[in-house]
Amino acid sequence: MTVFDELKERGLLAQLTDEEEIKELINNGKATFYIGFDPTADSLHVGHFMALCLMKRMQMAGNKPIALIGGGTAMIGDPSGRSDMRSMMTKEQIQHNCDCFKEQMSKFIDFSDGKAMMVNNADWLLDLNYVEVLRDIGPHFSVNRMLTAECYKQRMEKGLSFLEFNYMIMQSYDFYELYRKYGCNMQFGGDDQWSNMLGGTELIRRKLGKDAYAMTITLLLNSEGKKMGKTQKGAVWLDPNKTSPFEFYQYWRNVADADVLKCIRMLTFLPLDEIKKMDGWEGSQLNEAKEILAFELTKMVHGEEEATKAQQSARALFSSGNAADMPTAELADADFTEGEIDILTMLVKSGLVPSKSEARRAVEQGGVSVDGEKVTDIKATFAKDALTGEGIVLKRGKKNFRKVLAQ
RNA sequence: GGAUGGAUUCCCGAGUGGCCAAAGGGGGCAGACUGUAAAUCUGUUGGCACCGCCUUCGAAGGUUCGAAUCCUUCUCCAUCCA
Repeated sequence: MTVFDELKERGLLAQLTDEEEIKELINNGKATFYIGFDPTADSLHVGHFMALCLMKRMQMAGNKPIALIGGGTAMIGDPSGRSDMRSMMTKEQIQHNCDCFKEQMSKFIDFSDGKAMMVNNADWLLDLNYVEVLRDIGPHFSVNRMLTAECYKQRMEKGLSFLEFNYMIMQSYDFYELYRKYGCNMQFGGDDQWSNMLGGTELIRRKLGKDAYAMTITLLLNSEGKKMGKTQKGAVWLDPNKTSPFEFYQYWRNVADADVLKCIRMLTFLPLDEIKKMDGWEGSQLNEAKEILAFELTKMVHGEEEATKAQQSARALFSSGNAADMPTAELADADFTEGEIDILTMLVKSGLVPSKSEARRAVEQGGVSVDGEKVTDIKATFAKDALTGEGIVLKRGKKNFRKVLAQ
C-alpha cells in the first residue's frame, strides 16, 4: 500500500491543493515538506503528535521532512480558531520553548545524515526590513481576499488586531523562503491552517512562477466536536513531567466509545487490516479497543516499559484497587499532629483535592475511600504508624488514586 | 481625538442600598446506573477553626448604620463618528 493510500485510508487527509500531483510526489519520495510548530508552550502536546506521526510516515516513504519551529511567528500569534487575542510571549520564553521542542522532536524523527531538518523561522523573520517586505511581498496579498479567509472570519466579529492579521503573511513567507533555500515543495498542517498555507503556495507561484503544494490533516475532534487532547486541566502533554505516562495512558483509556476507532486509525501505527477487525466491535468489547489504543500511544510516546507499567497499574487499580506503581504522596512529620492525621488534611496534602472544603464535600458525598473502605466521617483520623511501609491507597472518586506514605 | 454602551464567581448571564457567597444555564466534581464509555437521574460547585467567621462582583478612593448596587478618579473592552 502506498503512503498516500494509507494516509487516506486512515482518514488523515483533509484538504489538498492538487491530489494527483501530491500523490505522485509523496509516493515516490520526491517531496520535501515542512510542518510548522508554534512554540507556545514548553512541551509538545497531542495535537503536535499527529503531525509528528505524519512526518514519520512520510519519512519512511523516503520523503524529506523539515520541522519548522515558529520562533519568529510565535512573536505574533496565530489568530486561527481563537476568539481572543493571544497573550504575548517574551523572547526568552519563546527561545526556551523552541529548545524544548527540539529535544522532544528528535525522539520521534530521525535527523541524522540529513534525512530531516529542523529550522527556526526566527532566523529569517526577525531580520526582515519592514519597508522591503512591504514592497516585496505586500503587492501579492489582497486584503479583500485575506478577509474572506475562514481563519479571519470569526475574528471579524470579535476584533482582529493588525498584529495578528500579519500571521498569514509571515507563514506564507516561511514557505516561500523554504522553497528557495531547500526546495521545499509541500506544506502540511492542521486543517485550521488551510488558508495560511494557501497563502504560501500563492506567494511562491506569484514570486517564482513555481508550483508548491499544501495538504492538511484532519483535526482530531471527539464526537462532541471538541479538539481531543485537552482536559479540564489543560493539554495532554508529551513531556512526562507535565503529564505522567500513567495520566497519559488514562486519558486514552477513557475516550468515548464513538472515538476509539477513529483514534486508533489516526494515531497508531497498527496495520490497517488489524484495525478493520476491530470495526465490528461493540459494547464491552470496545473497552478492549480502548486499552489497545492507550497502550499503543503510551508506548510510542514514553516507551514500551512505561506503557506496560501504566497498563499494569491501571488494571490493578481498577480491579483490586491496589497497584505497585501509582502516583505517590509522601507526608512529612509536620503534617501529623500527635502522630495522627485527619482525613481532610490527608486529602489535601496528597494533592487529591485543592482545598479542605472540597475534601469535606468529597467525604460527605461518599466519594472517598481508604484501602477500599469508604470513609464517611469527616473527622476520621489515621495514625502515622498505619502509613509506614506499604502505606495506604487513598481514593477520591472512581479514578483518582494516590498511595500515601509517611516519610 | 469625540459619542455611547459595558466589565459580576471556571464560562455565559441575572442582580440597581440590607432578605447576596450573589438567580438561571453551561462546565467541573461526587453519588446511583454501567464497561474506567455515553445517556439519564441526584447532590454539589469561594475559603476556613463550617449551625459561626473571613475574602469576592474591573482598580483605587468616598457617601452610608449597611454597597455588586450610589458618587469620584483610573484601567481595559465593544460599537459608531473622525
